[in-house]
Amino acid sequence: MTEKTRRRASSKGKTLDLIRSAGPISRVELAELTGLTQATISTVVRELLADGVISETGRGESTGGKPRMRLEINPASRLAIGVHVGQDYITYVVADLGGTVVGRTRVDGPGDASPITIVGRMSDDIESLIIGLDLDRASIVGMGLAIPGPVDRENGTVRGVPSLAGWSDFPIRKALATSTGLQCEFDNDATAAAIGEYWLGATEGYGTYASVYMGSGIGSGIVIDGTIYHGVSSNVGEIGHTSVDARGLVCPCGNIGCLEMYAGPRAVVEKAADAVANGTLDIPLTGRISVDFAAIGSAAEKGDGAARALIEESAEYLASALVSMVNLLDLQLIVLAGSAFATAGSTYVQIISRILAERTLARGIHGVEVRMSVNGNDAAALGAATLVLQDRLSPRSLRSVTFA
Amino acid sequence: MTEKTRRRASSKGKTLDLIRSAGPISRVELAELTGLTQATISTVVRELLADGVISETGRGESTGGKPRMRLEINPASRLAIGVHVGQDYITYVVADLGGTVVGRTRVDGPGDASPITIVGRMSDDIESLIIGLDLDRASIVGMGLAIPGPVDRENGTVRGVPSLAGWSDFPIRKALATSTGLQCEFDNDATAAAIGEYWLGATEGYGTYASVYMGSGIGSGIVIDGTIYHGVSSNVGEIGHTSVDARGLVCPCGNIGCLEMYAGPRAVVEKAADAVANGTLDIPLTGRISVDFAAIGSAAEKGDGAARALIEESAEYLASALVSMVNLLDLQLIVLAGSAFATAGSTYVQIISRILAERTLARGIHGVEVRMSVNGNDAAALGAATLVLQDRLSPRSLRSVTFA
DNA sequence: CCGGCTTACTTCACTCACTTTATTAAGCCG
DNA sequence: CGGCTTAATAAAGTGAGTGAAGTAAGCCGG
Repeated sequence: MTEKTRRRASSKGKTLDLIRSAGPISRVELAELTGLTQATISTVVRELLADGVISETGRGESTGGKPRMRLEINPASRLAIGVHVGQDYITYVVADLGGTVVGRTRVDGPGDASPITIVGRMSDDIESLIIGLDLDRASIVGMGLAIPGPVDRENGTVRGVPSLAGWSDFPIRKALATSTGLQCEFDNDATAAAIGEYWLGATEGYGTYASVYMGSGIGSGIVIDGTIYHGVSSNVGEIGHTSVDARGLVCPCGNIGCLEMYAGPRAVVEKAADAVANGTLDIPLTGRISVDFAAIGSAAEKGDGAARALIEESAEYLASALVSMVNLLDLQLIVLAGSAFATAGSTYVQIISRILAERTLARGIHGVEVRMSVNGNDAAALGAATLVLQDRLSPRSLRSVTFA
Repeated sequence: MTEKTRRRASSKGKTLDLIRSAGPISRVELAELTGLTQATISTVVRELLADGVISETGRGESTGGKPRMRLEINPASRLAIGVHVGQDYITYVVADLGGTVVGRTRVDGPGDASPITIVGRMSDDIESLIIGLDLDRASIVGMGLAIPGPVDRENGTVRGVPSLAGWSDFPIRKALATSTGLQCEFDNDATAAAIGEYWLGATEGYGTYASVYMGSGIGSGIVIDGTIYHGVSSNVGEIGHTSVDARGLVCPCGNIGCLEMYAGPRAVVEKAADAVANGTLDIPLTGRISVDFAAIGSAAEKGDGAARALIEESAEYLASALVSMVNLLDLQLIVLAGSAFATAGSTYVQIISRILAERTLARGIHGVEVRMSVNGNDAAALGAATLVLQDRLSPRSLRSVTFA
């Protein structure tokens, strides 16, 4: 990425975004969609062609004159590595420009190991991934890191993530960049998932939407007019700590009636444990939240009434919080991502859709679509990878413009 | 407003904003604050001087070299008329560039009159206001209209505001523009109040914040990085219809446990009526919500225990919804506006501040300021006026940039 | 099969909002 | 008063865009 790439960044990124998402497309159409003139598009496209990120792939039908040249993205021309550090696993993916996962691995989570150890392990894992897949190092534009909790993007540190206790204030971003030799972006996993969704075209047509990421906790990422919203301190989208009962349970976070206490995997598993003790539910519980939650989900999908009741309750609480969020932000699309939706996702989609259609204030004006992430279990890791692609190739959409 | 004004609009608006809010300020300081060069500021300032909206008002101290020229806004150079159509009253204000209210009137609310009648009445009222104050028509840049409920800004219509039943789909904006001969902006009252707060410098230093407007209902306006957030259909900020109890009371809006059912003026007055019936509270109730709510508020401020309990309960519920909002949007400032805060505002500020300090997720990183609007009862009308000032003079900050 | 028509794309001169560099203006201080 | 410092303006340059004219490539009708 030379100086040339950074200049004209906004139009170039916007144009590339369109070529990516609107499939094979001609210069004329690009001009119409971007609002730029054909002349400008002509030069922008020339640069993109020179960069090798797009190519001309034949001509279209003639409509009476010279036929349009079809432009398509060159997926393999740029690669990014995405890493999601979950509670139980660390997931690695290699994604190309088209959002295709070129390779992936999953290893055990960080546990109690020191951040220095983990950084070493991670760069080794990345190194073997690159070698194993025989990737062209020149095409790797960087790596992204997604973390389940608040990040300090300015300083490149994690702070106060319960599952990453020893990481507070460790300069993880810089450490990873040094040890891998790659530029390193990082963000909250829900935010990463939201960007990933955008990048993969699943949000096509919607510039404003939210992702809900349920892993061990519940987070969300908010995209406004194509720009990820970071708030004043990147502590954004904590839908898991919105109150669904002002006089309800006290959450360890200090708030009262937090959604996570009712709808989160831990809450569901705890209720399931009670039900098992009562004999109303028959599922072998292991004590590992993610495993047990998946077991409840699959029992529910198979028709176990008690299990289904638990999932439904969780979905209803989540839906309630989402109605509030939609009423506050006037959203039209919500994308569900994260491992917790892996087994019973469709039930969640169904119930949330229904409740939103019944209860949002603007329901007479527009509905709210609820979709499962197209990225499934890898949403956060893939999102992390797209963080880099987005930053390197369409900077305009990633960083919010700060006023004065 | 010739072509000249529209060009360079963004820098010019930004600069004017700074001159307005940062008081007398020199070109050098403007350059530092905007990030533009001194040369650019020089030309922008020249244009603003030519427009007559600012003037040079003496020189500052020398710091070893040529002393800086102090630039100040020329408040009287531009005026805007703001109208708030509340349930009980229609409020008119004339505001100048400095946010000073040059004149105001308040008349009875629209009641059941047809929108055409109201438009006639309103343009008459505006006309007499202009004549009564002997305003220079050339300096009036337009009028703004604030309405308690969702608006369709694209088509300039109101839709589904309970207190304005007959107004749905009536082209109120166009009608007013024609009958008054003024350009007409309009928006939700909470949003207008939020912009008003920004314009008046009360949010100084905070580009991202929310206003809570409590009149008959509870709404809010959200400003992100200096840009008002409108959502996909301007149905934004409906904090009154966020759920504070997922298994609570059914709201007429169709949602369950809406904040308004617990904390809104109507809810408080109804509880007060019960208390009066029980003999635990002794306040004469009139049946008019706004009057009765004010009476409860002033009783509470005077130390009546039962009244205070009612206000505290309302504040606690509102605070609960605000904790959720802060956790979702990572805000640093919340401004309370609207007639309902007129009597017991300080109690609300106190309770909400305390609860936010105890319960928000990011409380270790940054606190949340809670302030009463500096505009008191006129916040929405004044906000409506600033809608116009903002649009004519700092277009960049008002309209959100749409992506693609 | 050739010229005219249509449509796609490129070239080129210009604009506009800015920047960088240099110059002038205006104060202070020894 | 001349040297120093700082403020403001002037002049030339830059980069992303525009608009208008030119070129390329297909179709179509005689």
